[in-house]
Amino acid sequence: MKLSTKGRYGLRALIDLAQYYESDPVSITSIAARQGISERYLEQLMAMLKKAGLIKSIRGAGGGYVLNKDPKDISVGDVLRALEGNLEPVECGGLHPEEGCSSSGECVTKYVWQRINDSINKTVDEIKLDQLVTESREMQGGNHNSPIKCNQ
Amino acid sequence: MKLSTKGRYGLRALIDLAQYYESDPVSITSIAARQGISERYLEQLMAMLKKAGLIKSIRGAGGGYVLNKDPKDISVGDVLRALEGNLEPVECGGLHPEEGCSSSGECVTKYVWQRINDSINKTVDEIKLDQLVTESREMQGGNHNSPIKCNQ
DNA sequence: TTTATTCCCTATGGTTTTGCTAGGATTTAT
DNA sequence: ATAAATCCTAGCAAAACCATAGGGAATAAA
Repeated sequence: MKLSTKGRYGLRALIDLAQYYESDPVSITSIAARQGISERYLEQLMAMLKKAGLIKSIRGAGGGYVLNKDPKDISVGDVLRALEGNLEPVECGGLHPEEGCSSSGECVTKYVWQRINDSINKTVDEIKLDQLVTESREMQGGNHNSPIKCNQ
Repeated sequence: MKLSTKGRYGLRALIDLAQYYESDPVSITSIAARQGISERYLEQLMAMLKKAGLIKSIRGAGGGYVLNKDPKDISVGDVLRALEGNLEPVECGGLHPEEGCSSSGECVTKYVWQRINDSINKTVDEIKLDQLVTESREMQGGNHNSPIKCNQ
Protein backbone atom coordinates (compact mmCIF):
# COMPACT_ATOMS: atom_id res chain seq x y z
CA MET A 1 0.00 0.00 0.00
CA LYS A 2 2.90 2.34 -0.70
CA LEU A 3 3.40 4.91 -3.37
CA SER A 4 6.67 4.12 -5.14
CA THR A 5 9.47 6.57 -5.76
CA LYS A 6 8.08 7.02 -9.25
CA GLY A 7 5.07 8.85 -7.92
CA ARG A 8 6.88 10.67 -5.16
CA TYR A 9 9.84 11.88 -7.21
CA GLY A 10 7.71 12.52 -10.25
CA LEU A 11 5.28 14.77 -8.44
CA ARG A 12 8.11 16.77 -6.96
CA ALA A 13 9.69 17.11 -10.38
CA LEU A 14 6.47 18.32 -11.91
CA ILE A 15 5.85 20.87 -9.17
CA ASP A 16 9.38 22.07 -9.80
CA LEU A 17 8.66 22.31 -13.50
CA ALA A 18 5.38 24.08 -12.85
CA GLN A 19 7.28 26.90 -11.19
CA TYR A 20 8.80 27.66 -14.58
CA TYR A 21 5.54 27.59 -16.51
CA GLU A 22 5.66 29.89 -19.52
CA SER A 23 9.38 30.46 -19.25
CA ASP A 24 12.39 28.66 -20.75
CA PRO A 25 12.62 24.88 -20.89
CA VAL A 26 14.00 23.25 -17.78
CA SER A 27 16.61 20.51 -18.09
CA ILE A 28 16.53 17.19 -16.27
CA THR A 29 19.93 18.04 -14.86
CA SER A 30 18.63 21.12 -13.09
CA ILE A 31 15.49 19.46 -11.75
CA ALA A 32 17.47 16.48 -10.55
CA ALA A 33 19.94 18.73 -8.77
CA ARG A 34 17.30 20.81 -7.04
CA GLN A 35 15.28 17.79 -6.01
CA GLY A 36 18.17 15.50 -5.19
CA ILE A 37 17.07 12.77 -7.57
CA SER A 38 19.22 10.64 -9.88
CA GLU A 39 19.29 12.20 -13.35
CA ARG A 40 19.12 8.89 -15.11
CA TYR A 41 16.14 7.76 -13.11
CA LEU A 42 14.35 11.07 -13.54
CA GLU A 43 14.76 10.68 -17.30
CA GLN A 44 12.55 7.65 -17.18
CA LEU A 45 9.92 9.40 -15.14
CA MET A 46 9.87 12.35 -17.51
CA ALA A 47 9.38 9.96 -20.41
CA MET A 48 6.27 8.61 -18.72
CA LEU A 49 4.93 12.07 -18.02
CA LYS A 50 5.56 13.03 -21.62
CA LYS A 51 3.79 9.95 -22.90
CA ALA A 52 0.83 10.91 -20.73
CA GLY A 53 0.77 14.31 -22.39
CA LEU A 54 1.49 16.30 -19.26
CA ILE A 55 4.80 17.74 -20.45
CA LYS A 56 6.60 18.23 -23.72
CA SER A 57 10.28 18.15 -24.50
CA ILE A 58 12.65 20.35 -26.44
CA ARG A 59 15.78 18.56 -27.57
CA GLY A 60 19.25 19.93 -28.05
CA ALA A 61 21.34 22.48 -26.26
CA GLY A 62 19.24 24.88 -24.25
CA GLY A 63 16.42 22.39 -24.39
CA GLY A 64 14.55 20.67 -21.62
CA TYR A 65 10.97 20.18 -20.59
CA VAL A 66 7.95 22.43 -20.28
CA LEU A 67 4.45 21.81 -19.03
CA ASN A 68 2.00 20.97 -21.74
CA LYS A 69 -0.97 22.53 -19.95
CA ASP A 70 -1.70 25.25 -17.49
CA PRO A 71 -0.77 24.17 -13.96
CA LYS A 72 -4.35 24.78 -12.90
CA ASP A 73 -5.42 22.08 -15.34
CA ILE A 74 -3.06 19.41 -14.07
CA SER A 75 -4.11 17.53 -10.97
CA VAL A 76 -1.96 15.50 -8.63
CA GLY A 77 -4.08 12.58 -9.75
CA ASP A 78 -3.05 13.10 -13.37
CA VAL A 79 0.59 13.01 -12.37
CA LEU A 80 0.40 10.04 -10.05
CA ARG A 81 -1.70 7.96 -12.42
CA ALA A 82 0.75 8.66 -15.23
CA LEU A 83 3.55 7.28 -13.11
CA GLU A 84 1.93 4.58 -10.99
CA GLY A 85 -0.80 3.32 -13.24
CA ASN A 86 -4.20 3.53 -11.62
CA LEU A 87 -4.20 4.45 -7.97
CA GLU A 88 -6.74 1.89 -6.90
CA PRO A 89 -5.43 -0.34 -4.12
CA VAL A 90 -7.73 -3.12 -5.27
CA GLU A 91 -8.56 -3.77 -8.89
CA CYS A 92 -11.72 -5.72 -8.35
CA GLY A 93 -13.25 -7.45 -11.34
CA GLY A 94 -16.67 -6.99 -9.80
CA LEU A 95 -16.31 -3.25 -10.27
CA HIS A 96 -15.71 -3.57 -13.98
CA PRO A 97 -18.44 -5.90 -15.30
CA GLU A 98 -16.71 -6.34 -18.63
CA GLU A 99 -13.87 -8.13 -16.88
CA GLY A 100 -16.39 -10.62 -15.60
CA CYS A 101 -15.95 -11.49 -11.96
CA SER A 102 -17.70 -14.77 -11.37
CA SER A 103 -18.69 -13.97 -7.83
CA SER A 104 -19.51 -10.33 -8.31
CA GLY A 105 -23.07 -10.97 -7.21
CA GLU A 106 -22.31 -12.32 -3.79
CA CYS A 107 -19.21 -10.26 -3.08
CA VAL A 108 -19.39 -7.77 -0.23
CA THR A 109 -15.86 -6.48 -0.18
CA LYS A 110 -16.51 -5.10 -3.64
CA TYR A 111 -18.21 -2.09 -2.09
CA VAL A 112 -15.33 -1.56 0.29
CA TRP A 113 -12.81 -1.44 -2.52
CA GLN A 114 -15.09 0.84 -4.49
CA ARG A 115 -15.25 3.36 -1.68
CA ILE A 116 -11.50 3.31 -1.10
CA ASN A 117 -10.76 3.70 -4.77
CA ASP A 118 -13.21 6.57 -5.11
CA SER A 119 -11.91 8.44 -2.12
CA ILE A 120 -8.32 8.28 -3.29
CA ASN A 121 -9.12 9.39 -6.81
CA LYS A 122 -11.32 12.20 -5.56
CA THR A 123 -8.65 13.45 -3.18
CA VAL A 124 -5.84 13.54 -5.70
CA ASP A 125 -7.98 15.03 -8.43
CA GLU A 126 -8.98 17.96 -6.24
CA ILE A 127 -5.41 19.14 -5.84
CA LYS A 128 -4.02 21.05 -8.81
CA LEU A 129 -0.42 21.95 -9.52
CA ASP A 130 -1.07 25.69 -9.39
CA GLN A 131 -2.12 25.45 -5.76
CA LEU A 132 1.08 23.66 -4.92
CA VAL A 133 3.17 26.21 -6.76
CA THR A 134 1.50 28.98 -4.81
CA GLU A 135 2.06 27.23 -1.50
CA SER A 136 5.64 26.59 -2.44
CA ARG A 137 6.27 30.26 -3.23
CA GLU A 138 4.78 31.29 0.09
CA MET A 139 7.04 28.89 1.95
CA GLN A 140 10.14 30.05 0.18
CA GLY A 141 9.49 33.66 1.14
CA GLY A 142 12.19 33.13 3.75
CA ASN A 143 15.83 32.88 2.73
CA HIS A 144 16.57 29.21 3.26
CA ASN A 145 18.44 28.10 0.21
CA SER A 146 19.18 24.61 1.45
CA PRO A 147 18.68 21.89 -1.12
CA ILE A 148 15.77 19.57 -0.49
CA LYS A 149 16.88 16.45 1.32
CA CYS A 150 13.44 14.99 1.69
CA ASN A 151 13.19 11.46 0.40
CA GLN A 152 9.51 11.80 -0.46
CA MET B 1 -0.08 1.33 -4.59
CA LYS B 2 -1.76 -2.04 -4.18
CA LEU B 3 -3.32 -3.71 -1.21
CA SER B 4 -1.62 -7.07 -0.76
CA THR B 5 -3.39 -10.38 -0.41
CA LYS B 6 -2.94 -10.05 3.33
CA GLY B 7 -5.45 -7.23 3.49
CA ARG B 8 -7.79 -8.63 0.86
CA TYR B 9 -7.95 -12.17 2.15
CA GLY B 10 -7.90 -11.08 5.76
CA LEU B 11 -10.87 -8.78 5.41
CA ARG B 12 -12.88 -11.50 3.72
CA ALA B 13 -11.96 -13.91 6.46
CA LEU B 14 -13.02 -11.51 9.15
CA ILE B 15 -16.34 -10.77 7.49
CA ASP B 16 -16.84 -14.50 7.30
CA LEU B 17 -16.03 -14.81 10.98
CA ALA B 18 -18.32 -11.91 11.85
CA GLN B 19 -21.25 -13.87 10.46
CA TYR B 20 -20.75 -16.31 13.32
CA TYR B 21 -20.49 -13.69 16.04
CA GLU B 22 -21.69 -15.05 19.38
CA SER B 23 -21.84 -18.63 18.18
CA ASP B 24 -19.31 -21.48 18.21
CA PRO B 25 -15.67 -20.94 17.27
CA VAL B 26 -14.93 -21.14 13.58
CA SER B 27 -11.92 -23.09 12.33
CA ILE B 28 -9.37 -21.88 9.84
CA THR B 29 -10.17 -24.91 7.73
CA SER B 30 -13.79 -23.89 7.29
CA ILE B 31 -13.04 -20.23 6.59
CA ALA B 32 -10.35 -21.18 4.11
CA ALA B 33 -12.69 -23.55 2.33
CA ARG B 34 -15.53 -21.03 2.06
CA GLN B 35 -13.25 -18.23 0.94
CA GLY B 36 -10.98 -20.29 -1.27
CA ILE B 37 -7.80 -19.29 0.53
CA SER B 38 -4.80 -21.44 1.48
CA GLU B 39 -5.22 -22.71 5.05
CA ARG B 40 -1.58 -22.34 5.88
CA TYR B 41 -1.48 -18.79 4.65
CA LEU B 42 -4.70 -17.86 6.42
CA GLU B 43 -3.16 -19.14 9.65
CA GLN B 44 -0.58 -16.41 9.45
CA LEU B 45 -3.17 -13.75 8.79
CA MET B 46 -5.26 -14.90 11.73
CA ALA B 47 -2.18 -14.67 13.93
CA MET B 48 -1.80 -11.04 12.96
CA LEU B 49 -5.45 -10.29 13.62
CA LYS B 50 -5.18 -11.97 16.99
CA LYS B 51 -2.10 -10.00 17.90
CA ALA B 52 -4.02 -6.85 17.04
CA GLY B 53 -6.74 -7.92 19.46
CA LEU B 54 -9.49 -8.23 16.88
CA ILE B 55 -10.09 -11.94 17.35
CA LYS B 56 -9.31 -14.56 19.95
CA SER B 57 -8.54 -18.21 19.52
CA ILE B 58 -9.67 -21.40 21.18
CA ARG B 59 -7.16 -24.20 20.85
CA GLY B 60 -7.73 -27.90 20.59
CA ALA B 61 -10.43 -30.00 19.02
CA GLY B 62 -13.63 -28.08 18.46
CA GLY B 63 -11.66 -24.87 18.71
CA GLY B 64 -11.23 -22.08 16.27
CA TYR B 65 -11.58 -18.33 16.25
CA VAL B 66 -14.16 -15.86 17.47
CA LEU B 67 -14.40 -12.11 17.21
CA ASN B 68 -13.09 -10.28 20.23
CA LYS B 69 -15.47 -7.34 19.87
CA ASP B 70 -18.89 -6.59 18.53
CA PRO B 71 -18.83 -6.36 14.71
CA LYS B 72 -20.18 -2.84 14.98
CA ASP B 73 -17.01 -1.89 16.84
CA ILE B 74 -14.58 -3.26 14.28
CA SER B 75 -13.86 -1.10 11.27
CA VAL B 76 -12.39 -2.13 7.96
CA GLY B 77 -9.56 0.19 8.87
CA ASP B 78 -8.81 -1.81 12.02
CA VAL B 79 -8.59 -4.98 9.98
CA LEU B 80 -6.51 -3.60 7.15
CA ARG B 81 -4.08 -1.79 9.40
CA ALA B 82 -3.58 -4.96 11.44
CA LEU B 83 -2.58 -6.78 8.29
CA GLU B 84 -0.88 -4.18 6.15
CA GLY B 85 0.67 -1.92 8.72
CA ASN B 86 -0.41 1.66 8.31
CA LEU B 87 -2.40 2.39 5.20
CA GLU B 88 -0.58 5.57 4.33
CA PRO B 89 0.84 5.47 0.79
CA VAL B 90 3.55 7.89 1.84
CA GLU B 91 5.17 7.88 5.23
CA CYS B 92 6.48 11.40 5.19
CA GLY B 93 8.85 12.44 7.95
CA GLY B 94 7.50 15.95 7.73
CA LEU B 95 4.15 14.72 9.00
CA HIS B 96 5.66 13.23 12.12
CA PRO B 97 7.94 15.93 13.54
CA GLU B 98 9.58 13.53 15.96
CA GLU B 99 11.05 11.66 13.01
CA GLY B 100 12.73 14.87 11.97
CA CYS B 101 12.50 15.60 8.28
CA SER B 102 15.22 18.07 7.45
CA SER B 103 13.26 19.76 4.72
CA SER B 104 9.87 19.69 6.35
CA GLY B 105 9.70 23.46 6.28
CA GLU B 106 10.01 23.91 2.56
CA CYS B 107 8.23 20.74 1.48
CA VAL B 108 4.99 21.15 -0.41
CA THR B 109 4.18 17.56 -1.20
CA LYS B 110 3.85 17.00 2.52
CA TYR B 111 0.32 18.41 2.36
CA VAL B 112 -0.55 16.19 -0.56
CA TRP B 113 0.48 13.07 1.28
CA GLN B 114 -1.34 14.25 4.37
CA ARG B 115 -4.60 14.62 2.48
CA ILE B 116 -4.28 11.24 0.79
CA ASN B 117 -3.46 9.52 4.06
CA ASP B 118 -6.37 11.18 5.83
CA SER B 119 -8.87 10.34 3.16
CA ILE B 120 -7.94 6.68 3.11
CA ASN B 121 -8.03 6.32 6.86
CA LYS B 122 -11.32 8.16 7.09
CA THR B 123 -12.90 6.00 4.43
CA VAL B 124 -11.91 2.67 5.92
CA ASP B 125 -12.76 3.72 9.45
CA GLU B 126 -16.30 4.62 8.49
CA ILE B 127 -17.11 1.09 7.36
CA LYS B 128 -17.85 -1.37 10.17
CA LEU B 129 -18.03 -5.14 9.96
CA ASP B 130 -21.68 -5.25 11.01
CA GLN B 131 -22.70 -3.28 7.91
CA LEU B 132 -20.86 -5.74 5.72
CA VAL B 133 -22.45 -8.70 7.44
CA THR B 134 -25.88 -7.18 6.86
CA GLU B 135 -25.16 -6.52 3.21
CA SER B 136 -23.82 -10.00 2.82
CA ARG B 137 -26.98 -11.56 4.29
CA GLU B 138 -29.16 -9.50 1.96
CA MET B 139 -27.19 -10.68 -1.05
CA GLN B 140 -27.37 -14.29 -0.06
CA GLY B 141 -31.15 -14.14 0.20
CA GLY B 142 -31.11 -15.84 -3.19
CA ASN B 143 -30.12 -19.48 -3.53
CA HIS B 144 -26.74 -19.25 -5.17
CA ASN B 145 -24.52 -21.60 -3.25
CA SER B 146 -21.56 -21.28 -5.53
CA PRO B 147 -18.23 -21.02 -3.76
CA ILE B 148 -16.54 -17.68 -3.96
CA LYS B 149 -14.03 -17.58 -6.76
CA CYS B 150 -13.18 -13.94 -6.40
CA ASN B 151 -9.49 -13.30 -5.95
CA GLN B 152 -10.05 -10.14 -3.97
C1' DT C 1 31.26 22.43 -39.51
C1' DT C 2 32.41 21.06 -35.24
C1' DT C 3 31.26 20.58 -30.53
C1' DA C 4 28.66 20.65 -26.46
C1' DT C 5 24.20 20.00 -24.70
C1' DT C 6 20.24 17.88 -24.21
C1' DC C 7 16.64 14.35 -24.73
C1' DC C 8 15.75 9.25 -26.26
C1' DC C 9 15.72 4.18 -25.95
C1' DT C 10 16.85 -0.22 -24.15
C1' DA C 11 19.02 -3.47 -21.27
C1' DT C 12 20.64 -5.23 -16.94
C1' DG C 13 21.23 -6.22 -12.10
C1' DG C 14 20.90 -5.89 -7.04
C1' DT C 15 17.65 -5.60 -3.28
C1' DT C 16 13.32 -6.01 -1.13
C1' DT C 17 8.66 -7.57 -0.81
C1' DT C 18 5.16 -10.80 -1.69
C1' DG C 19 2.77 -15.02 -1.39
C1' DC C 20 2.91 -18.72 -0.26
C1' DT C 21 4.55 -23.96 1.36
C1' DA C 22 6.31 -26.87 5.00
C1' DG C 23 7.59 -29.05 9.33
C1' DG C 24 6.77 -29.82 13.65
C1' DA C 25 5.10 -28.44 18.50
C1' DT C 26 1.27 -27.67 21.62
C1' DT C 27 -3.45 -27.80 23.35
C1' DT C 28 -7.97 -29.88 24.03
C1' DA C 29 -12.37 -32.65 23.32
C1' DT C 30 -13.82 -37.31 22.80
C1' DA D 1 -4.83 -42.60 23.02
C1' DT D 2 -6.40 -40.20 19.06
C1' DA D 3 -7.95 -36.69 16.25
C1' DA D 4 -8.75 -31.89 15.64
C1' DA D 5 -7.30 -27.70 16.13
C1' DT D 6 -4.11 -23.60 16.90
C1' DC D 7 0.89 -22.02 17.30
C1' DC D 8 5.60 -20.92 15.77
C1' DT D 9 9.39 -20.66 12.68
C1' DA D 10 11.86 -21.23 8.55
C1' DG D 11 12.53 -21.22 3.77
C1' DC D 12 11.97 -20.08 -1.02
C1' DA D 13 10.54 -18.76 -5.87
C1' DA D 14 8.62 -15.04 -8.31
C1' DA D 15 7.68 -10.42 -8.82
C1' DA D 16 8.31 -5.63 -8.09
C1' DC D 17 11.20 -1.88 -7.10
C1' DC D 18 14.99 1.29 -7.80
C1' DA D 19 17.98 2.44 -9.93
C1' DT D 20 22.63 2.30 -13.15
C1' DA D 21 24.57 2.14 -17.65
C1' DG D 22 25.62 2.50 -22.57
C1' DG D 23 25.03 4.36 -26.65
C1' DG D 24 22.13 7.10 -30.11
C1' DA D 25 19.85 11.15 -32.11
C1' DA D 26 18.53 15.98 -32.35
C1' DT D 27 19.61 20.67 -31.83
C1' DA D 28 21.90 25.04 -30.89
C1' DA D 29 25.96 27.62 -30.24
C1' DA D 30 30.85 28.48 -31.37
